Amino acid sequence: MKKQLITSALLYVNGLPHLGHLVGCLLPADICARFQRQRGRETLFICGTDEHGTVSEVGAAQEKMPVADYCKKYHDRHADLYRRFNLSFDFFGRTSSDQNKEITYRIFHKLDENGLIEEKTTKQVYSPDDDRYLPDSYVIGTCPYCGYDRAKGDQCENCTKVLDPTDLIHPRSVLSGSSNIEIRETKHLFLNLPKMESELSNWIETKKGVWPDIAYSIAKKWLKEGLRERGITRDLKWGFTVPKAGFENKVFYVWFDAPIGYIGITKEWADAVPGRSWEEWWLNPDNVNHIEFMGKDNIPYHTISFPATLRGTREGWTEVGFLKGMNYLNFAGGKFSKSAHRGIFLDDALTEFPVDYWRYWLIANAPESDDASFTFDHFAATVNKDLNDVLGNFINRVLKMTSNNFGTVIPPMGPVTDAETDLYAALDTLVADYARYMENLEFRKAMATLREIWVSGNNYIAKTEPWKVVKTDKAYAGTILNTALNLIRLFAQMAAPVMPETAEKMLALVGEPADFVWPTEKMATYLTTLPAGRAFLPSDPLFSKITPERLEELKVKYKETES
RNA sequence: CGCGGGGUAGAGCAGUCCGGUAGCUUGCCAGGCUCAUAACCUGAAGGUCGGAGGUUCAAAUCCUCCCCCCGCAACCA
Repeated sequence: MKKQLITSALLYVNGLPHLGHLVGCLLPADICARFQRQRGRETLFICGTDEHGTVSEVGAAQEKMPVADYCKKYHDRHADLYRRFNLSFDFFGRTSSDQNKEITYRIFHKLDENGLIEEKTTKQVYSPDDDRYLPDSYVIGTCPYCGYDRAKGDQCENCTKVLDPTDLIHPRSVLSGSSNIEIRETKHLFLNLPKMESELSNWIETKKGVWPDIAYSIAKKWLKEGLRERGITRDLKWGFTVPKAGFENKVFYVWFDAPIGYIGITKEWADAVPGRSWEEWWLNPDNVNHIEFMGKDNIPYHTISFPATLRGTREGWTEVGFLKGMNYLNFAGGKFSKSAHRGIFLDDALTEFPVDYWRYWLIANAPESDDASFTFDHFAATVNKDLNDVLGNFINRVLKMTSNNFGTVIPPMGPVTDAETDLYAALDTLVADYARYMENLEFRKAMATLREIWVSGNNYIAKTEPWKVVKTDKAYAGTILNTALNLIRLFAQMAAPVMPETAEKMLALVGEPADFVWPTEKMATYLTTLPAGRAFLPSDPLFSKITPERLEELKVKYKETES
C-alpha cells in the first residue's frame, strides 16, 4: 500500500472562511485523512494559508499593518478555526515560509535551466497615487459597450463583455479612486506551457473515468483551447523576490508559489522534528499516492500549471494521483460572499451548534455533482432526523433499556437467533459498501450508507422487541441488548472520520478507549466483542433537536430570506 | 454557434458510460409498537425523467435541434 499524501487547497489568508470553503476542500480532505489513518495507512495531511499577492498588500494597507504582520494575524485565525473544527492536519503552514522560498527557488532554477522560462514585455496599469501597479480588476470605469459605470478592467459585470483596462472610459483605481493612471511597459517571466502541452494532454487522458468528471473536463477544456504562456512574476513588493538578473525588484506571482506551498509546508513539517523527511513524500512518486481536494475554481491550476511546473524540472516529483474537485455551496439560493459577509462563517457556525452537526450536514450534502445550497430548513431537518432520531435515539433507548433491566453493566451474550445472523449479514454488506464509497471519495453515497448502518440498529430492536422479551426470556433480552451495545461501538467507528468528537463520546459510553480502528473481523465476531459485566455510562442524549422557534431565529439572524 | 456542469415525485438526490416496465432520503397519509428525544418499525399515495424530433422490438439512458439554471473565460488566488 502506497503512503497517502493528502492536501487541501490552501485558502487565501485574507478574510475569514465560511461553510463553502470548509466543504469545498478542507472537510473532505480531513475526512479522507482520518479514514486513511483509521485503515492503518501511513498518511500525511498538509494544508496552510496562501499569503502572497495584491490582496494581502491591499488588506494590510487598509488595516495599517505591515504585510507580514497582517498575514501572521490572519494565518493564526485560520489555524484556530480549523483546529476548532477538528481538522486533523499534520501540519498547517504558510506559503510565505523560508522553506517554501527554498523549494520555489529550486524549482524555478530547474525550469530556467530546462529552457521553460521566457521573458516578455507587457503593458500594465500603473497608479502613481497608489504607488503601485494595478491588476486589471482593480481598475474600474465606464463600460464602452453598455455604459455601466462600475465595469472592471477585466470584464464588465453588467454586460459580461471581456475588457482590457484600456477599453474603459474614465478609468480609475479601485483603491484610491484616482483617475491619474498610466500604462507602463514592464518585463515579466513566463512559464512556457505550450512546450508541455502534448505531454500534459497525454497525462490528463489517463485520468478519464478515474477523476471526477468535473476535474477531467475542466482540464480538457483548457487543453482544447490551447495553452498559453503564463506569467509567473508580478510588480509587487510582498512575495518571493525573483532570483534572476534584471528581475530583482519583482516577485513571483502567487499562483506560482502557492501550489509549491504544499511542498514547502511539508518541509516545515519535516524541519519541526528531527528524522522527518519531506523528500520521502514529494520525491517518491512510486510509493506515494497524492490526493488533492479543491473547489472547481482551482482545478485548472492543479491540472495544468502546477503539474507543468513540477514536470518541467525533470526531477521526478510526486504528482497528483487523484484530484477531488468540488462544486460550490450556495447560501439560500445566492452565493456566500466574503466581502459582503453573506452566509455562515466558521466562527459563527461554532457559536450556534456543535461542530459535528456541521461536519455531518456538510459532507452528507457535499456539492459533488452540482452546486448545492445551504438552508437552515434543510440543515435542521437533517440534524433532527439523522442525528437525533436515527442515531441519538437509538443510543438513548438502548442505554436506558439496558440500565432499567440489567443495571449499568453490559449483559452477557447468549446463543444467537436468525435476527442476529440477519443483522450480521446486512452489516457485513453495508460496512463493505461504506468503506468502498469512502475509498472512492463518494461522500454523499458514503453518508447515505452510514445512515443505513445506523437504521439497521433501530430495525433490529424493532424486530426483536427486547422490551417484551425481557418479561419472558431475560437471557435472550440480554443477548439483544449486548448486541445493541456492540452496535454503538460499531456505529462510533463508522462515524469516526466524519464526527470524531461524537465517535469518541460513543466509545466512552460503552467503556471503549478513543482508538479509531476500522473493523477487520466479520460482524459475527465484531458484534460480540464487548466484555459482559463491564460497566457503561448512563448518558444524556448526545444530540438535541433544533426547534421551530430556533429555526426562525436563525433565518432572521443570518438573513436567509434575502437573496 | 466561447467552454464546462446541471435540469428525474412538494424538497434534496441516485440511476445515464454498458438501452429492457423509474429508485433512495425527506415530507405527506394510514397502520403497528410503546423501550426511547411525539421517537422507532411497516405500508400506501405522489413522476408523460426540461422540450421537440430521430434510431430501436424497447429510450431517463443512444443521435439531432431547442429552452432554462449555475459556474468559468487565463492579472479577483
